[in-house]
Amino acid sequence: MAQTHPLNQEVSLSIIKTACSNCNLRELCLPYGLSLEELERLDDLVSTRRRIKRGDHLYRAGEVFDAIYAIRSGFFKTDVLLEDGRDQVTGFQMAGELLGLDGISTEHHTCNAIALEDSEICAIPFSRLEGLSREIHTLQHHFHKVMSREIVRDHGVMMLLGTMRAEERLAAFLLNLSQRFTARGFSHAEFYLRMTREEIGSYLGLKLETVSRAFSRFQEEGHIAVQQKHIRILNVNGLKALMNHRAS
Amino acid sequence: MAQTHPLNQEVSLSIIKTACSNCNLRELCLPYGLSLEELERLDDLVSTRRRIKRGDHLYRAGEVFDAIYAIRSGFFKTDVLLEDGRDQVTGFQMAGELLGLDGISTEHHTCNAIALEDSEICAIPFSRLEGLSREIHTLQHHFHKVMSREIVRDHGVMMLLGTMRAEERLAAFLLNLSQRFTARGFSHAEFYLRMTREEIGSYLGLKLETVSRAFSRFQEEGHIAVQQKHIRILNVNGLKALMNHRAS
DNA sequence: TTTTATGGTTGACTTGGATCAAGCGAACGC
DNA sequence: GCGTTCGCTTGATCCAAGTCAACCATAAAA
Repeated sequence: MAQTHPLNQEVSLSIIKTACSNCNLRELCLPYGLSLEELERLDDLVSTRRRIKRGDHLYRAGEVFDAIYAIRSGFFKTDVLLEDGRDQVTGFQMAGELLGLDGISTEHHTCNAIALEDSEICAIPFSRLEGLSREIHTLQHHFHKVMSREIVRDHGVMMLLGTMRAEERLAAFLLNLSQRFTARGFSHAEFYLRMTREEIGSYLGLKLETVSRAFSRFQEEGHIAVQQKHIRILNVNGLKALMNHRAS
Repeated sequence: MAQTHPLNQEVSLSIIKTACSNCNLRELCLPYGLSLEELERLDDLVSTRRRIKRGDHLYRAGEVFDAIYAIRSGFFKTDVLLEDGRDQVTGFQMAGELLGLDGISTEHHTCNAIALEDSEICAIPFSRLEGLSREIHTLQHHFHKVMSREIVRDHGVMMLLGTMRAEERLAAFLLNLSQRFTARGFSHAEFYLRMTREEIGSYLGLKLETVSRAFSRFQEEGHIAVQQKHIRILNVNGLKALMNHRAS
């Protein structure tokens, strides 16, 4: 839909220029709560739009940080590498979510961000964002909320990794995905996974075989229908029950 | 040293008033990088100092958020509760560190902060902090770095919980404590744990028996000397080696 | 001083998920 | 169209950490 018309540079440019002010993700993304006039000022700042092909890096751990990225379309994973070769997926990000917040701390990115499907991102130069948020209170506050939300999300993952068993983790993961797809206007009950079993396992602190077995078991029990990456949730409450089941 | 002189209200007041400008934690805490004049403006904002007794809550999950807290002295833990009764320690905080950042997101605290020893905190009203950081670029930027650092820290914990075995987790934990004590001018090799084995276990996603066994094993192998909560690190490199050992 | 409570250690046994291994199915390049 | 590759599933076995249980140490209460 945001496709370039090679024969008409005018049209193409006007579409490319399309910034926050008429992005349909503005209620999920940074522009949330801004007035029209404020939105236009944010537009000026979000100059760079970039396409990232499936499998390509948006940034790599160690690179200098100078911008955060809003996902306009597509799907990403972030992962951290340990010196000894072990790595862990720290999150999956979809349209409207921000990438790169971890880089502010040291002015270098601390993880890799990799596109799991062809994606489009908006680069937001960080120092300019700080500048603008010194002038626009709403933007400042919303940005703080987004960072804080990331911290809360991480605590949720810590909870998951620290206290839940394999099937609970996977149930929580599916419900979380479902809820985020819903917020973007997609079906809550049917979606395609963009990541492999191994990536899911890495995120959930499990081996891919365990993830696969859990999927099979959920299917046997009628909670979901799995066909490779295509998931249909048949019984949301069943999954929810799985999660809160085992008191320790 | 920051004790009140009951006979001399003048002195006592002047000591109480002692704010960021001559706090010896200012290089670790929010004031980092501020000029003298800026520091004084921050002082105005950090009006409330509070003592929290060991075992008491600084705040509870669900309470309305309106301030973040800087630890002036003492030691805290934060934990999250699941509906089914399971809980997990999400962090241990010491002098100079900030508490409450998770509350910005929803305007309610999402975890409990509990003092593990008698402590003293500075309350920083959040809306006023936002106001001041709109005026003081350095403060704004430093605050963003602190939030980002928290995100990076959480990724580290996720890594630990997702990919490390029990002994690696405990080694990482001890090294992290040691490093933070060092930054505060304490011995890197000898310290008292403020938390129980159960709390360590909760943080590391292990049972208290496993933590206890790992301590014993570290002692047998000559890496540390343990006597209840008193820890002496005898071989830092031994611990570090334990951490990076097992490539998966 | 003894008593009680709380936290820590250690041992015996169990188990959930890892590991190893084989086989299958869909997608892609040739 | 066919082989190759990659990702997924499933089974058999193993082991790290959990569970259960007994006991010890320290500190506070009586």
